[in-house]
This record gives sequence, C-alpha cells and structure tokens, in this order.
Amino acid sequence: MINFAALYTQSQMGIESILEIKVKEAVAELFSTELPQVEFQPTRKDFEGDVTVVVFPMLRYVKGNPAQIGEQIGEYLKEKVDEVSGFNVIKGFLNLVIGNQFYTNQFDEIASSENYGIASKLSNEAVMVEYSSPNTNKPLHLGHVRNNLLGYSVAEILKAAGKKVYKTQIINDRGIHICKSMLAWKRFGNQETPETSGLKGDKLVGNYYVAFDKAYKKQIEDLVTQGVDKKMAEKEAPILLEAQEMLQKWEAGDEEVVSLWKTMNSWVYEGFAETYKNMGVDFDTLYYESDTYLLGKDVVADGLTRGVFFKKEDGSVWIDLTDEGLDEKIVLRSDGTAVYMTQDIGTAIQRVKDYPDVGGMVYTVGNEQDYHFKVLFLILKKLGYSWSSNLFHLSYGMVDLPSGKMKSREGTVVDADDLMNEMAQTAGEIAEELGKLEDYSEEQKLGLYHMIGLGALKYYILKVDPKKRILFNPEESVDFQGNTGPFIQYTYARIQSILRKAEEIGASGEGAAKITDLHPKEKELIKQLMLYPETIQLAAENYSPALIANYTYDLVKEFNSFYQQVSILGESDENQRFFRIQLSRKVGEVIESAFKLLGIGVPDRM
RNA sequence: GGUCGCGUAGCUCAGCUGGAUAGAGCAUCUGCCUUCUAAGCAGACGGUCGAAGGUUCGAAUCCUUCCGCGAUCACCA
Repeated sequence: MINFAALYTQSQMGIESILEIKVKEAVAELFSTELPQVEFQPTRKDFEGDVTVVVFPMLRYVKGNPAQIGEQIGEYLKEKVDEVSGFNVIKGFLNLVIGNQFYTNQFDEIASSENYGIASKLSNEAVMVEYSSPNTNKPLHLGHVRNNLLGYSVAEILKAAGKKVYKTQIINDRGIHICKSMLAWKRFGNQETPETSGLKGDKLVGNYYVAFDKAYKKQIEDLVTQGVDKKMAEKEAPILLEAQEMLQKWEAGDEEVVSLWKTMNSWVYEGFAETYKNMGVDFDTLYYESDTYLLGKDVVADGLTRGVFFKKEDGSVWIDLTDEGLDEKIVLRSDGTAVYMTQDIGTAIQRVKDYPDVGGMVYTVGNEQDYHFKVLFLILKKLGYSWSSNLFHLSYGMVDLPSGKMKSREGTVVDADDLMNEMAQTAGEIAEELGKLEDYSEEQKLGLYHMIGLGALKYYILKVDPKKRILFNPEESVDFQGNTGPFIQYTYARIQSILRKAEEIGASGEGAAKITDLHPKEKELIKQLMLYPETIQLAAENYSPALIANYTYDLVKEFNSFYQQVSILGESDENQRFFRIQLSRKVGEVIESAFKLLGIGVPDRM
C-alpha cells in the first residue's frame, strides 16, 4: 500500500505519481492489461481541469475508442481517488479536476518551507564555473556582460540545485595584446595615470590599445605607399615588431617591461573591480594566465610517452582526433612553447589540484570556440582524467550590433559601464515621471534606479536562450514594460506594499486557519508555485537561466491577474484574507529567490 | 568545401524529451485609476512555425534533403 500522505509533500509530481498508479490500476481492472507508463500534461487553460491524462498512447495496449476509454478511466479515478473531484473527456484527452484540498495542502507545505525550492545541502563534489576571463588591454563591453551574467547566473542556479560551486575566471594578463597597450602608452602616454587623467584604469589602458592600432595602421599605410606588399607591411610594421620584442622581453623577465606590465595591469584590475561590483558579479578564486601559460607542457610530455600525442618531424606535438571525426590538433609548438590548448589542459588539471573536490567544470565562453572546447574535452578524456566526462562548454551566441560585430580596436563597442549607467538613467527618468518616490532620499533613489536599470538589462539578456545570438540595437532602448525585469520587480514591490499594509492593520496572515474555497486564480498561483523546484532543477540540467526568467514571468503574470481580480486586504472573511496575504508573501519570496538566481535585485517600492 | 549552431506574428522571444485551436511582450487599436502602486489588468488585430519530403493515430518539436544567416576548420587566443 502506498503512503499517499508522504507523496503529497513531493510537489506537483506527487499527484502525478498517485494518478499513475491509479490509472494503471484502472486499466488493469477495466481492460485486463498492464500499462508500462501513463502520459500526463497540465490541462490547457481553455478546458476545465488541472491534470490531463493522454489516452492515445494507451491505444497500443487497449483496443477501443479513446474517448470511451477516457470516460471509463475517468469514472474509475473519480470513484477511487479522493483528489479527483471531477473529469471530462475531449477527444483522447481525459481532463481531471483536482480538488481544492490538494492545493491548499500543497500551499501549506510551500508556505512552511524556508528557502522553498532551494537545495538546503550542497554536494560534496564541486563544480568550477569559469566566466568573464577578459583580456587586460581594454575595458569590458556588452559581449562580456552577456558572458558575466550567464556565468554568474548558472553558478547560482547550480548552487540552488544542490551543487557546490566555485566561481572562477582566468585573466588573460599577458601576451601581445597587453604589450601593444604598454608600447603605445610608453610612446604617447606622457606618463599619464588614472590619477592624473581621472580616467578609469581599464579605460585608460584601452585607449592606448586603440592608439596602438591607429599608429600600426598608419605605418602599414605608409609602407604600402612606399611600395611594400600589404601582407608584408602588416607583418613588418616597426611598431608591431617592437611590441613583439616587448613580449619577448616580458617572457625573459626584463625588469622594466615587467614593472610597466604590473603597473598597467593593476590599473585595469581596479577598473574591472568597479565594473564587476556595479554588475553584481563575483568570483571565489582567480587564475592569471601569466601563472598558467606555461602549465600543461609536462602533461603533454607525459601524454607523449603514453602515446596519447605524437611528434612530427619538426618537433611539434599533435593529437590525432580523426577517429572522433575531428582533425589533428597541435598541442605544443615546434620550438617547444605552449599554445592556447596546452595552457588550457594545464589549467584544468591545476584547478583540480588546487581544489581536489572539483569533479567537473563549466566554461562560459562564446560559441566561436565550440571547436576548441570539443577538442580540449576530448584530450582530457584521452589523458584519462575521471572528471573529463563532467566538463561543459556553456556556449553562447555573440552579441552583435546592427552594424555587425563589435570591435574594440575600431571603437565600435557598447561599453559595459556606459551601458549600465544609461540603463540606470533611463530607469530614473521613468521613475521621476511616475513620481511615486517623493519621500526617498537622493541616495535611495539612485540605488533604486541602478537596481531597476540593471534588472532591465540583465533580464533582457538572460531571458534569451544562451545559444541564440543577440542583436543589440543601442538606438532602441531596452524595454521597461511587458516581459521585462522591471515588470517583475514592480510586482514584487506591490506585494511588499500589501505586506506592509497588512502589518499595519495587524493582519500578517500568520496562524490562518485552513480555507476550503479557492478562487481559480489562487489555484493557478499555487500550481505555478509548485513548479518552482523542478524549474530550478531543469535550469541546472540545461545550464539555462532563461528557464528561470520565463518561469518568473509566468508566475508574475498570474499574480498580477489575481491582484486585479481578487481583493486581498479588502476581503471580509478573515481566513480568506489571511490566506491571500500568505499567498502573496510566498509569491514575493519566490520572485526574490528566482531573481537572485539571475543576479537581479528586487525593490520594496518603485 | 567539411563540421557545428540558428531560422516561429511587423519587431524581440517562449514552446522543441512528439499531443488538443502554436503562446507572450513590443508596436497598432478598444476598454479599466474617488477601491490593496496603471512600470498594471482585460480585450482586438496579427502565423504557409525557412522550404520540400519522410516516420507517426498525431510533427513547430524526430529523420532526410535543400535554402538563408552565423561561427569554425592557425605552430592566434
């Protein structure tokens, strides 16, 4: 005998597992056949009912008219299952009406659980989520924003689903790109610093990256007019050669170069820190390419002796992945230096050494690197690392402008700081127009505008499936109405307003007696609340914040409809009123919780 | 050219482990603020789900081919 009471506590699945057993029982009794499984779906809004049993798949086992079969099973369920209070059959769909008591019981469970939907215990095995990983020669732009929001949110979602998580990034602090900025600064900078210029450090360094490119292009042009072949000119422009020389000096540990490198990077880090803080993202641990770029060479040497890799005549080391449908891929240059792949192999292994509980990793990197990660994961698998089967490339589509790709060198980028400021400013303009915050201090207002502006931006980016590319048109501002972050924040603020008023009139809703009547909107809201835990799981399995965003939107739409149709504080029946207050409170909590997973804050007023 | 991804309303997107008449938002139009915040609610308009075949009782969803867009195929990262 099944303990139904225990099943009740397991969210939406509870009723379905009961029904599954009972439907099978019905079919066995009525048609003397055993059914391997039963297919359920939520009943469509246009029909009466809560849960629908799809009869069609049963026709393989039970011969007959689907409508009649549905009818017979419906009768049986109504008779034998307390929760089933009614049914109707339309074509091959058996729509079951589930009684109010089931939902009020569910709500009691939800209302009494702290951090509803969020895993209370974390796994022993951890997953490391890498995101951001910028170059240190220029400021962060919209592309980084998508990366940061995705990585941060996925990390939070994994935690909520019960995974221990380390957030990390690998900072690309060395290489030709930073040397270009350094060289240009030396040449044109007049010792300018963030202090003397009043510029944010990353912006200052970025300016010199652009300055380098300008000078470089000019030199190419001059060489071409002197009759030099364009390709040759691109390779031999003096300023580029000088940058390359600088990189060599850096690798050799040249004191002056290293000192300048440290100084300029520190400016950039200060700038980044400010941007991250503004964006509301953080990291548990940092890796720097200057520490890791030599890693991996030993692993390659070891793999060579074990036959995972092979050496070509010129001394370069490769892996043959043709049996996997891929190509040969280089893992060590002929001069023995590391390539990107070498470094990534080494860094992955280093991370597990540093954090022995890491059993998997998520790399938040654009889809232009799909091939690279496919190869990286295969190599780690061939090297025999147990965790190699738990590697995931969180690949996302590029953020393009109407004019095409963003290019830092050409200045066609949407700067992250500017964008966030503009969003906050727009939020402020709308709020001023509405004028609901007269008694807020200037500081409070600015904080709120930032929260709303960022909420709009984050939601706008996160609600889209990561795989899809985003076309961002700076001319058309991000919406603040409809399916947007502010819409959801607004609903939250309304709920808080109700709760404040409830408190004032001494109706916190605590200790309410059980109600038996449910308004259809209340029932829908409870159903929607019941979906939250499985939504988190689904979002974690799919590494998709978009699922959380869509869920929250549906919940909020449902609440607004309820709010419009049903009086909460004005309800005369005390139990009914208390229940509605509790329901509103819980919806607010779930909005807050879900938005936290997206890295979006919620306001008490707006 | 090979490989991978995407293609759904004028625009931005859901739906994709197959199920009922394909859903939202924006835009356009119509109602609703002396009642819990109108950044809201209710409604109208709007679709050959890129195209064609196939599998199935049933396809936006799965398979094949084609078209369009993007990415990638470096001793760059």
